[in-house]
Amino acid sequence: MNIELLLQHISKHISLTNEEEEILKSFLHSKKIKKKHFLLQEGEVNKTATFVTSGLLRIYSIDKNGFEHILQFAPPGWWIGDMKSVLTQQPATLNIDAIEDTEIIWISKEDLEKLYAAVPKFERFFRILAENSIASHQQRLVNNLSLSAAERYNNFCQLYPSLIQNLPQKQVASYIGVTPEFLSKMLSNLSEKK
Amino acid sequence: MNIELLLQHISKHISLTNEEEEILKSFLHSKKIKKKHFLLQEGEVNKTATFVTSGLLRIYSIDKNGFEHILQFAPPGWWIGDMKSVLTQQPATLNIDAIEDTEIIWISKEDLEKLYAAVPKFERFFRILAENSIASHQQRLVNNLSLSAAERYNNFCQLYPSLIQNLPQKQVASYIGVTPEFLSKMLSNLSEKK
DNA sequence: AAATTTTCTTAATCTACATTAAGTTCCCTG
DNA sequence: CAGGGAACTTAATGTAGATTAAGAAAATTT
Repeated sequence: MNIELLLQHISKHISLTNEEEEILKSFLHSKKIKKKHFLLQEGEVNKTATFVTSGLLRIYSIDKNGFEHILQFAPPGWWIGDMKSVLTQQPATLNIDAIEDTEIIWISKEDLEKLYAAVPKFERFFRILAENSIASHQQRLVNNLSLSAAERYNNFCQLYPSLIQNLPQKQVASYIGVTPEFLSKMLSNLSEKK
Repeated sequence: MNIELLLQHISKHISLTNEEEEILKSFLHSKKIKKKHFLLQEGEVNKTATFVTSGLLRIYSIDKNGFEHILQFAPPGWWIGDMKSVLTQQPATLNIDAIEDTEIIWISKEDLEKLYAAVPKFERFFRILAENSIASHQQRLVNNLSLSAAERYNNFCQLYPSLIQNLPQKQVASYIGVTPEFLSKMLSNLSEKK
């Protein structure tokens, strides 16, 4: 289990004693997910908090016509989950799968509550994490409501320069909310204009 | 200051001793915002957490063509803020104003940190609050990416039945992401089909 | 209650993006 | 390294929703 990235990430927001670090570790598990395999499927309950240490996950919904809509990518150092399912422990409406071979660290919902009880600092950590996530969601919403497809694409490239290298174009299309055909046309227009 | 609604809201997630309640109260302020007046304008720093006790606020961005895009309404019992500005203490890109005469309870960012130090339970409270907000944002994103305007409208009506009564149609249009003209047309089509 | 502003409606025209349908290139995997 | 499915491209056609423009209705202000 590559716990270094997680500890580093945590230390940006709270500092842990050795003892607290040990308590944390006692609750953690790791798991590998092969490319194209699922971490969570619509209908299952999302019972864990998930932190990516290597590879790449995506979380997406499938609409009534079978089209996928990607809410978020999770490269190393990111958390991912169907928050409604985690909170209510009802079946998820979102899917999480691996775009590349991926390794995660996870903690069960019950153990997370135990961790909060044992080391209340983690309430703070996850509060800060959640607040940052809200800030991103607000920005994403603004972008989706006010920008054109080309502007959303440029924005994505600026925000995730390293992601854009390795991602299949159709995944980017699904994230910014256009069809792969339209994105393809858009990009060829952009490049010939230069 | 009508603090009852706030205490009631807090007690759904954590329970406070009388002493802790007093500490909380010592940090709180109240304020009235008249209809059409601003609580926060683009360019100002969002320095407080805001809880609505009566009336109705909205938070929105203004795009480069001057069009408004509403991210959220805040009726009594809701929190509202430009989270990026709150976290970074940089100028806000969002605006908050009153759709009706409104009364809020607010706490400054500094005092909130003091509150966390004095009563760590509040870290838990705001963590839970933030996590619920993420769940809503994920759902909103899914809706915006996968539903038609008519479906988003119906969804809004189901989610906020009481809001829809009092809101000007153009505000609803701005929230679901269509022009007022299109919403008007859509509604008259819907009603004549029945 | 007149005046002014804001909201809502209707209708014609326009456009960003979707859909459909090929064909092509790129990969994985055997 | 062959072949079979993904991923990407191109192009024709279709459509949800935008834009523009005007007038009507409703709400606010004086």
